[in-house]
Amino acid sequence: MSNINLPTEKGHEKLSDCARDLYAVMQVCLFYNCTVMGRPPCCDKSNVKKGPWTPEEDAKVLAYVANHGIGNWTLVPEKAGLNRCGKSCRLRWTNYLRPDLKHDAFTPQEENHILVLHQAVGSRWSLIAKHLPGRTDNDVKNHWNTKLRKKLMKMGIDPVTHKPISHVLTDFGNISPFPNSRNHADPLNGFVNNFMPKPEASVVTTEYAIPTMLSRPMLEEVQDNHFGNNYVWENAETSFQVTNQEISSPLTSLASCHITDLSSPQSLAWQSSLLQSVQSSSSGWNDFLLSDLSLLTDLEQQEEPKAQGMVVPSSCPPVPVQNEKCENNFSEGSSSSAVDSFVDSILNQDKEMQSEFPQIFSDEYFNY
DNA sequence: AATATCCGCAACCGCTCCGAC
DNA sequence: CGTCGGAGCGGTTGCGGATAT
Repeated sequence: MSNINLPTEKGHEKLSDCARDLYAVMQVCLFYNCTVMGRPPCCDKSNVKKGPWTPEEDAKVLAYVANHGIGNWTLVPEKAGLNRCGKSCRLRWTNYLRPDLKHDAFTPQEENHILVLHQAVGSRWSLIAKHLPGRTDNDVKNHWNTKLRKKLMKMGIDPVTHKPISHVLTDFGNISPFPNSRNHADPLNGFVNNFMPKPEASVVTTEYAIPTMLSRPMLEEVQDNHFGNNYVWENAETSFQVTNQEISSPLTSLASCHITDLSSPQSLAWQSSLLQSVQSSSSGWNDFLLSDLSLLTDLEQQEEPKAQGMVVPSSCPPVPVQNEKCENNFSEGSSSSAVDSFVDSILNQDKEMQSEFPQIFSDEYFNY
Protein backbone atom coordinates (compact mmCIF):
# COMPACT_ATOMS: atom_id res chain seq x y z
CA MET A 1 0.00 0.00 0.00
CA SER A 2 2.72 2.44 0.86
CA ASN A 3 4.06 2.21 -2.67
CA ILE A 4 0.83 3.26 -4.34
CA ASN A 5 0.98 6.61 -6.04
CA LEU A 6 -1.97 8.53 -4.67
CA PRO A 7 -3.53 11.33 -6.72
CA THR A 8 -2.09 14.79 -6.30
CA GLU A 9 -4.14 17.62 -4.88
CA LYS A 10 -4.98 18.75 -8.39
CA GLY A 11 -5.79 15.26 -9.63
CA HIS A 12 -7.94 14.66 -6.62
CA GLU A 13 -10.41 17.31 -7.78
CA LYS A 14 -10.97 15.41 -11.02
CA LEU A 15 -11.95 12.18 -9.29
CA SER A 16 -15.55 11.02 -9.29
CA ASP A 17 -17.40 10.83 -5.96
CA CYS A 18 -16.95 7.08 -5.92
CA ALA A 19 -13.25 7.29 -6.58
CA ARG A 20 -12.93 10.01 -3.93
CA ASP A 21 -14.60 7.73 -1.41
CA LEU A 22 -12.23 4.95 -2.33
CA TYR A 23 -9.31 7.30 -2.04
CA ALA A 24 -10.50 8.33 1.41
CA VAL A 25 -10.68 4.69 2.47
CA MET A 26 -7.20 4.10 1.16
CA GLN A 27 -5.89 7.05 3.14
CA VAL A 28 -7.46 5.70 6.30
CA CYS A 29 -6.03 2.32 5.61
CA LEU A 30 -2.61 3.78 5.06
CA PHE A 31 -2.90 5.63 8.32
CA TYR A 32 -3.83 2.51 10.25
CA ASN A 33 -1.47 0.30 8.27
CA CYS A 34 -4.18 -2.11 7.17
CA THR A 35 -5.52 -3.33 3.85
CA VAL A 36 -8.66 -2.43 1.95
CA MET A 37 -9.49 -5.94 0.87
CA GLY A 38 -9.16 -9.19 2.75
CA ARG A 39 -8.53 -9.94 6.34
CA PRO A 40 -6.58 -7.46 8.42
CA PRO A 41 -3.42 -8.77 10.04
CA CYS A 42 -3.83 -10.56 13.37
CA CYS A 43 -1.63 -7.97 15.01
CA ASP A 44 0.35 -4.86 14.24
CA LYS A 45 3.39 -6.64 12.92
CA SER A 46 5.49 -3.52 12.83
CA ASN A 47 5.27 -3.12 16.59
CA VAL A 48 5.53 -6.70 17.82
CA LYS A 49 8.77 -8.30 18.80
CA LYS A 50 10.18 -11.03 16.60
CA GLY A 51 13.03 -13.45 16.95
CA PRO A 52 14.21 -15.62 19.81
CA TRP A 53 12.19 -15.78 22.98
CA THR A 54 13.66 -14.73 26.29
CA PRO A 55 13.18 -16.74 29.50
CA GLU A 56 11.04 -13.89 30.82
CA GLU A 57 8.71 -14.11 27.85
CA ASP A 58 8.52 -17.88 28.22
CA ALA A 59 7.65 -17.45 31.88
CA LYS A 60 4.83 -15.08 30.99
CA VAL A 61 3.32 -17.54 28.53
CA LEU A 62 3.66 -20.40 30.99
CA ALA A 63 2.07 -18.35 33.74
CA TYR A 64 -0.77 -17.32 31.49
CA VAL A 65 -1.48 -20.88 30.39
CA ALA A 66 -1.27 -22.11 33.97
CA ASN A 67 -3.86 -19.56 35.03
CA HIS A 68 -6.18 -19.44 32.04
CA GLY A 69 -5.47 -22.56 30.04
CA ILE A 70 -5.26 -22.62 26.29
CA GLY A 71 -7.82 -20.49 24.56
CA ASN A 72 -7.86 -17.44 22.36
CA TRP A 73 -4.24 -16.92 21.44
CA THR A 74 -4.84 -13.47 19.99
CA LEU A 75 -5.70 -12.28 23.49
CA VAL A 76 -2.67 -13.86 25.11
CA PRO A 77 -0.12 -11.11 24.34
CA GLU A 78 -2.33 -8.45 25.88
CA LYS A 79 -3.36 -10.49 28.91
CA ALA A 80 0.09 -11.91 29.51
CA GLY A 81 1.85 -8.62 29.02
CA LEU A 82 3.79 -9.67 25.95
CA ASN A 83 4.75 -7.61 22.94
CA ARG A 84 4.33 -10.59 20.63
CA CYS A 85 1.91 -11.72 17.99
CA GLY A 86 -0.65 -14.18 19.31
CA LYS A 87 0.31 -16.60 16.64
CA SER A 88 3.90 -16.38 17.77
CA CYS A 89 2.79 -17.18 21.33
CA ARG A 90 0.86 -20.20 20.15
CA LEU A 91 3.84 -21.50 18.21
CA ARG A 92 6.16 -20.96 21.14
CA TRP A 93 3.80 -22.94 23.35
CA THR A 94 3.09 -25.79 20.96
CA ASN A 95 6.65 -26.19 19.72
CA TYR A 96 8.67 -25.55 22.84
CA LEU A 97 6.91 -24.78 26.11
CA ARG A 98 4.37 -27.58 26.25
CA PRO A 99 5.24 -29.72 29.27
CA ASP A 100 4.76 -32.97 27.41
CA LEU A 101 7.45 -32.26 24.86
CA LYS A 102 10.64 -34.24 24.66
CA HIS A 103 13.74 -32.19 23.97
CA ASP A 104 16.24 -35.00 23.67
CA ALA A 105 17.53 -36.67 20.53
CA PHE A 106 15.35 -38.89 18.40
CA THR A 107 15.67 -42.58 19.16
CA PRO A 108 16.22 -45.17 16.41
CA GLN A 109 12.69 -46.40 17.08
CA GLU A 110 11.32 -42.95 16.52
CA GLU A 111 13.35 -42.60 13.34
CA ASN A 112 11.95 -45.85 12.05
CA HIS A 113 8.50 -44.65 12.92
CA ILE A 114 9.03 -41.45 10.99
CA LEU A 115 10.37 -43.36 8.01
CA VAL A 116 7.47 -45.73 7.90
CA LEU A 117 4.91 -42.99 8.28
CA HIS A 118 6.60 -40.71 5.80
CA GLN A 119 6.68 -43.52 3.33
CA ALA A 120 2.98 -43.93 3.86
CA VAL A 121 1.65 -40.40 4.08
CA GLY A 122 4.44 -38.18 2.80
CA SER A 123 5.20 -34.85 4.41
CA ARG A 124 2.10 -34.70 6.57
CA TRP A 125 4.25 -33.79 9.54
CA SER A 126 1.46 -33.15 11.96
CA LEU A 127 -0.04 -36.54 11.17
CA ILE A 128 3.32 -38.20 11.68
CA ALA A 129 3.93 -36.26 14.88
CA LYS A 130 0.68 -37.53 16.34
CA HIS A 131 2.22 -40.98 16.34
CA LEU A 132 5.35 -39.79 18.10
CA PRO A 133 4.47 -38.75 21.64
CA GLY A 134 6.40 -35.75 22.83
CA ARG A 135 7.37 -34.65 19.35
CA THR A 136 5.90 -31.78 17.40
CA ASP A 137 5.37 -31.54 13.69
CA ASN A 138 8.19 -29.01 13.64
CA ASP A 139 10.50 -31.45 15.40
CA VAL A 140 9.69 -34.21 12.97
CA LYS A 141 10.00 -31.95 9.97
CA ASN A 142 13.35 -30.59 11.09
CA HIS A 143 14.69 -34.03 11.89
CA TRP A 144 13.59 -35.32 8.53
CA ASN A 145 15.10 -32.43 6.60
CA THR A 146 18.38 -32.40 8.49
CA LYS A 147 19.01 -36.07 9.18
CA LEU A 148 16.75 -38.69 7.73
CA ARG A 149 16.43 -37.27 4.24
CA LYS A 150 20.20 -37.01 3.94
CA LYS A 151 20.66 -40.49 5.34
CA LEU A 152 18.35 -41.94 2.74
CA MET A 153 20.02 -40.06 -0.07
CA LYS A 154 23.39 -41.24 1.15
CA MET A 155 22.04 -44.76 0.89
CA GLY A 156 20.93 -44.03 -2.64
CA ILE A 157 17.27 -44.02 -1.73
CA ASP A 158 14.97 -41.37 -3.02
CA PRO A 159 13.45 -39.73 0.08
CA VAL A 160 10.17 -39.06 -1.66
CA THR A 161 9.41 -42.39 -3.27
CA HIS A 162 11.52 -44.41 -0.82
CA LYS A 163 12.92 -46.34 -3.71
CA PRO A 164 16.54 -46.61 -4.80
CA ILE A 165 17.33 -43.58 -6.88
CA SER A 166 18.73 -45.71 -9.68
CA HIS A 167 15.37 -47.40 -10.05
CA VAL A 168 13.47 -44.19 -9.79
CA LEU A 169 15.57 -42.98 -12.66
CA THR A 170 14.93 -46.16 -14.56
CA ASP A 171 11.22 -45.73 -14.05
CA PHE A 172 11.55 -42.14 -15.05
CA GLY A 173 13.38 -43.16 -18.18
CA ASN A 174 10.67 -45.66 -19.02
CA ILE A 175 7.89 -43.14 -18.90
CA SER A 176 9.72 -39.93 -19.67
CA PRO A 177 9.59 -38.28 -23.04
CA PHE A 178 13.34 -37.97 -22.68
CA PRO A 179 15.12 -41.02 -24.03
CA ASN A 180 17.77 -40.89 -21.33
CA SER A 181 16.50 -39.30 -18.18
CA ARG A 182 19.85 -39.47 -16.47
CA ASN A 183 20.99 -36.68 -18.68
CA HIS A 184 18.19 -34.50 -17.49
CA ALA A 185 17.78 -35.29 -13.84
CA ASP A 186 20.25 -35.00 -11.07
CA PRO A 187 18.93 -37.17 -8.26
CA LEU A 188 20.55 -35.00 -5.66
CA ASN A 189 18.96 -31.75 -6.62
CA GLY A 190 15.42 -32.91 -6.22
CA PHE A 191 14.50 -32.80 -9.87
CA VAL A 192 13.24 -36.33 -9.91
CA ASN A 193 11.34 -35.82 -6.70
CA ASN A 194 9.60 -32.76 -7.89
CA PHE A 195 9.03 -33.32 -11.56
CA MET A 196 8.91 -37.03 -12.10
CA PRO A 197 5.58 -37.82 -13.72
CA LYS A 198 3.34 -40.22 -11.90
CA PRO A 199 3.67 -43.64 -13.42
CA GLU A 200 0.76 -45.15 -15.23
CA ALA A 201 -0.82 -48.19 -13.68
CA SER A 202 0.57 -50.36 -16.42
CA VAL A 203 4.12 -49.26 -15.82
CA VAL A 204 6.03 -51.85 -13.89
CA THR A 205 8.29 -50.58 -11.17
CA THR A 206 9.81 -52.11 -8.13
CA GLU A 207 8.83 -52.23 -4.53
CA TYR A 208 11.05 -51.59 -1.59
CA ALA A 209 10.79 -51.11 2.08
CA ILE A 210 13.07 -49.20 4.35
CA PRO A 211 11.95 -49.77 7.93
CA THR A 212 14.64 -50.60 10.45
CA MET A 213 17.36 -50.52 7.81
CA LEU A 214 18.43 -46.96 8.23
CA SER A 215 21.61 -47.55 10.06
CA ARG A 216 22.47 -50.69 8.18
CA PRO A 217 24.08 -50.93 4.80
CA MET A 218 22.39 -52.78 2.04
CA LEU A 219 24.21 -56.09 1.82
CA GLU A 220 23.44 -57.20 -1.64
CA GLU A 221 21.25 -56.90 -4.62
CA VAL A 222 20.40 -60.24 -6.16
CA GLN A 223 18.42 -61.24 -9.17
CA ASP A 224 15.38 -63.40 -8.66
CA ASN A 225 13.82 -65.30 -11.51
CA HIS A 226 10.34 -64.94 -10.15
CA PHE A 227 10.25 -61.44 -8.79
CA GLY A 228 13.11 -59.53 -10.33
CA ASN A 229 15.48 -57.78 -7.96
CA ASN A 230 15.62 -58.58 -4.29
CA TYR A 231 17.28 -56.26 -1.86
CA VAL A 232 18.76 -57.58 1.33
CA TRP A 233 19.57 -55.48 4.34
CA GLU A 234 21.51 -56.50 7.37
CA ASN A 235 19.46 -56.82 10.52
CA ALA A 236 20.05 -57.91 14.06
CA GLU A 237 18.04 -61.09 13.83
CA THR A 238 17.41 -61.60 10.21
CA SER A 239 17.80 -60.01 6.87
CA PHE A 240 15.13 -58.06 5.12
CA GLN A 241 14.35 -59.20 1.69
CA VAL A 242 12.26 -56.82 -0.29
CA THR A 243 10.88 -58.12 -3.45
CA ASN A 244 9.89 -56.73 -6.76
CA GLN A 245 6.15 -57.02 -6.88
CA GLU A 246 5.38 -54.99 -9.94
CA ILE A 247 3.93 -52.25 -7.90
CA SER A 248 3.93 -48.73 -9.19
CA SER A 249 3.29 -45.76 -7.04
CA PRO A 250 3.18 -44.50 -3.50
CA LEU A 251 0.96 -47.33 -2.47
CA THR A 252 4.04 -49.48 -2.25
CA SER A 253 4.54 -47.62 0.95
CA LEU A 254 1.28 -48.83 2.34
CA ALA A 255 2.17 -52.39 1.64
CA SER A 256 5.72 -52.28 2.78
CA CYS A 257 5.24 -50.41 5.99
CA HIS A 258 2.47 -52.73 6.99
CA ILE A 259 4.32 -55.96 6.99
CA THR A 260 7.23 -57.00 9.10
CA ASP A 261 8.26 -60.03 7.12
CA LEU A 262 8.06 -58.72 3.62
CA SER A 263 9.23 -61.88 2.01
CA SER A 264 6.59 -64.11 3.49
CA PRO A 265 4.13 -65.61 1.04
CA GLN A 266 1.23 -63.95 2.85
CA SER A 267 2.95 -60.65 2.70
CA LEU A 268 3.64 -60.86 -0.98
CA ALA A 269 0.15 -61.98 -1.74
CA TRP A 270 -1.24 -59.19 0.34
CA GLN A 271 0.92 -56.60 -1.34
CA SER A 272 0.06 -57.80 -4.75
CA SER A 273 -3.65 -57.93 -4.10
CA LEU A 274 -3.57 -54.55 -2.49
CA LEU A 275 -1.97 -53.16 -5.57
CA GLN A 276 -4.48 -54.79 -7.80
CA SER A 277 -7.37 -53.47 -5.82
CA VAL A 278 -6.23 -49.94 -6.20
CA GLN A 279 -5.07 -50.22 -9.76
CA SER A 280 -8.36 -51.71 -10.83
CA SER A 281 -10.37 -48.98 -9.16
CA SER A 282 -11.30 -45.87 -11.04
CA SER A 283 -9.75 -43.52 -8.54
CA GLY A 284 -6.06 -42.84 -8.48
CA TRP A 285 -3.35 -43.24 -5.90
CA ASN A 286 -3.94 -39.86 -4.45
CA ASP A 287 -7.57 -40.63 -3.71
CA PHE A 288 -6.57 -43.87 -2.12
CA LEU A 289 -4.03 -42.17 0.09
CA LEU A 290 -6.45 -39.44 0.99
CA SER A 291 -9.06 -41.93 2.06
CA ASP A 292 -6.39 -43.62 4.06
CA LEU A 293 -5.50 -40.38 5.75
CA SER A 294 -9.04 -39.74 6.82
CA LEU A 295 -9.27 -43.24 8.18
CA LEU A 296 -6.05 -42.74 10.02
CA THR A 297 -7.40 -39.61 11.62
CA ASP A 298 -10.64 -41.29 12.54
CA LEU A 299 -8.80 -44.15 14.10
CA GLU A 300 -6.77 -41.93 16.31
CA GLN A 301 -9.96 -41.19 18.17
CA GLN A 302 -10.73 -44.82 18.79
CA GLU A 303 -9.80 -46.24 22.13
CA GLU A 304 -9.18 -49.82 21.18
CA PRO A 305 -6.97 -50.73 18.28
CA LYS A 306 -8.32 -53.25 15.87
CA ALA A 307 -7.30 -56.84 15.96
CA GLN A 308 -3.86 -57.56 14.68
CA GLY A 309 -3.14 -59.47 11.57
CA MET A 310 -3.03 -58.54 7.97
CA VAL A 311 -5.69 -59.02 5.43
CA VAL A 312 -4.84 -61.55 2.82
CA PRO A 313 -7.73 -61.82 0.42
CA SER A 314 -8.64 -65.42 0.00
CA SER A 315 -8.97 -64.93 -3.69
CA CYS A 316 -5.28 -64.38 -4.02
CA PRO A 317 -3.02 -67.40 -4.14
CA PRO A 318 0.35 -67.50 -2.41
CA VAL A 319 3.36 -66.25 -4.29
CA PRO A 320 4.18 -66.09 -7.05
CA VAL A 321 1.10 -64.07 -7.73
CA GLN A 322 0.03 -63.38 -11.23
CA ASN A 323 -1.53 -60.00 -11.56
CA GLU A 324 -4.36 -61.17 -13.75
CA LYS A 325 -5.56 -63.69 -11.22
CA CYS A 326 -5.90 -61.16 -8.50
CA GLU A 327 -7.24 -58.47 -10.68
CA ASN A 328 -10.12 -60.60 -11.80
CA ASN A 329 -11.10 -61.72 -8.37
CA PHE A 330 -10.56 -58.59 -6.40
CA SER A 331 -13.67 -56.67 -5.58
CA GLU A 332 -13.84 -52.92 -5.19
CA GLY A 333 -14.49 -53.20 -1.48
CA SER A 334 -11.23 -54.90 -0.89
CA SER A 335 -9.23 -51.73 -0.99
CA SER A 336 -10.92 -50.49 2.14
CA SER A 337 -9.96 -53.61 4.02
CA ALA A 338 -6.45 -53.11 2.77
CA VAL A 339 -6.53 -49.62 4.17
CA ASP A 340 -7.88 -50.94 7.45
CA SER A 341 -5.01 -53.33 7.49
CA PHE A 342 -2.54 -50.56 6.96
CA VAL A 343 -4.09 -48.60 9.77
CA ASP A 344 -3.84 -51.68 11.94
CA SER A 345 -0.14 -51.77 11.26
CA ILE A 346 0.26 -48.20 12.42
CA LEU A 347 -1.69 -48.93 15.57
CA ASN A 348 0.34 -52.03 16.19
CA GLN A 349 3.51 -50.02 15.91
CA ASP A 350 2.07 -47.57 18.37
CA LYS A 351 1.48 -50.43 20.75
CA GLU A 352 5.06 -51.53 20.33
CA MET A 353 6.28 -48.05 21.16
CA GLN A 354 3.85 -47.95 24.04
CA SER A 355 5.40 -51.04 25.52
CA GLU A 356 8.88 -49.66 25.00
CA PHE A 357 8.15 -46.23 26.42
CA PRO A 358 5.22 -46.60 28.81
CA GLN A 359 6.05 -43.37 30.59
CA ILE A 360 5.41 -41.18 27.56
CA PHE A 361 2.10 -42.84 26.88
CA SER A 362 0.68 -42.08 30.27
CA ASP A 363 -2.48 -40.00 30.29
CA GLU A 364 -0.85 -36.92 31.72
CA TYR A 365 1.11 -36.46 28.54
CA PHE A 366 -2.06 -35.99 26.59
CA ASN A 367 -3.91 -33.79 29.00
CA TYR A 368 -2.78 -30.43 27.81
C1' DA B 1 43.84 -17.89 16.22
C1' DA B 2 41.00 -16.22 12.57
C1' DT B 3 37.93 -17.04 9.05
C1' DA B 4 34.79 -19.73 6.24
C1' DT B 5 31.54 -23.16 5.83
C1' DC B 6 28.24 -26.35 7.50
C1' DC B 7 24.51 -27.81 10.30
C1' DG B 8 20.54 -27.91 13.40
C1' DC B 9 16.82 -25.77 15.15
C1' DA B 10 13.60 -22.12 16.48
C1' DA B 11 10.75 -19.03 14.51
C1' DC B 12 8.30 -16.85 10.86
C1' DC B 13 5.34 -16.62 6.68
C1' DG B 14 1.59 -17.44 3.97
C1' DC B 15 -1.81 -20.41 2.98
C1' DT B 16 -5.85 -23.55 4.04
C1' DC B 17 -9.25 -25.37 7.06
C1' DC B 18 -13.16 -25.02 9.80
C1' DG B 19 -16.48 -23.39 13.08
C1' DA B 20 -19.30 -19.41 14.42
C1' DC B 21 -22.33 -16.09 12.94
C1' DC C 1 -24.77 -19.64 1.79
C1' DG C 2 -21.19 -16.33 2.38
C1' DT C 3 -18.04 -13.97 5.46
C1' DC C 4 -15.02 -13.60 9.23
C1' DG C 5 -11.40 -14.88 12.15
C1' DG C 6 -8.86 -18.26 14.97
C1' DA C 7 -6.23 -22.35 14.57
C1' DG C 8 -3.42 -25.48 12.14
C1' DC C 9 -0.21 -26.78 8.66
C1' DG C 10 3.89 -27.14 5.59
C1' DG C 11 7.63 -24.60 3.60
C1' DT C 12 11.22 -21.45 4.33
C1' DT C 13 14.42 -18.38 6.65
C1' DG C 14 17.95 -16.87 9.60
C1' DC C 15 20.62 -17.21 13.69
C1' DG C 16 24.02 -19.35 16.55
C1' DG C 17 27.03 -23.04 17.51
C1' DA C 18 30.14 -26.62 15.63
C1' DT C 19 33.51 -27.97 12.54
C1' DA C 20 36.82 -27.46 8.85
C1' DT C 21 40.48 -24.90 6.64
